[in-house]
Amino acid sequence: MDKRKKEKLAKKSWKVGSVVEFLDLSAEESAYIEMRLALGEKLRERRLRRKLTQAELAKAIESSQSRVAKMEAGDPTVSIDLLVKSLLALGVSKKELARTIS
Amino acid sequence: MDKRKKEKLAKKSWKVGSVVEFLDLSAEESAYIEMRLALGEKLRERRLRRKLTQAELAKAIESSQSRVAKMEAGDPTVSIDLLVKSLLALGVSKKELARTIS
DNA sequence: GTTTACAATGTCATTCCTGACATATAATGG
DNA sequence: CCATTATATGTCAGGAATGACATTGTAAAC
Repeated sequence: MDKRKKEKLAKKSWKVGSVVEFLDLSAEESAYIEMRLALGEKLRERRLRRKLTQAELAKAIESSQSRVAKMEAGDPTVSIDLLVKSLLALGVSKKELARTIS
Repeated sequence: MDKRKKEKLAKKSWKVGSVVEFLDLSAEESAYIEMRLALGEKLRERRLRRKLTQAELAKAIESSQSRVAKMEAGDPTVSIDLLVKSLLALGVSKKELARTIS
């Protein structure tokens, strides 16, 4: 199966039944995906705390509404790089970043 | 000044005098750079602990010797994504990753 | 000095991520 | 109902990161 597709599927089954071993994801792969999801959730949390819309946040970090939505959704096309940069731009400290991913 | 150049310069002055405010790096920018450097150092540490050459490590993570060198050197062309993936491939846990960046 | 092994640095074609845009799908209130 | 506002999802041209390769630097050993 294609790798991107697999990831996307993994994300769905996540919410439903939290099944990861169902698909043959290696330990690294799932750790990586988990990190992206955790960072995405943190981004949403921070955005909502500031009562910003995705479009407003997008403007602040010089991105687009769709990309913010994808970041928060843990979309496979989003890099950890972008998530980290966005969170840092929102004033999140390295320490909190660390707490988020561990 | 060009952003990439600036980063490269920042890296040098790092080793010499640890001056960051000298160049007008924002808090996010320097936090991001610090993270990349920290992850790069951790990669080297892990590699040496296993007594691997850069070339050997490169093969293990399906990359190249030059890219490993750049990762360890904190080169601006290296993404945090690649560093994280490489460390995970080396068996580093999310918890240790977190400890590394904070 | 030269040979050997490893690491650093530069360049480049290919691959992957990005912002932008279009459009769809809620959710809310009139 | 239907606007309006927010979010989700798909697509794509352009730019950034990647592995590969070549070359250079460095240090040890002989």
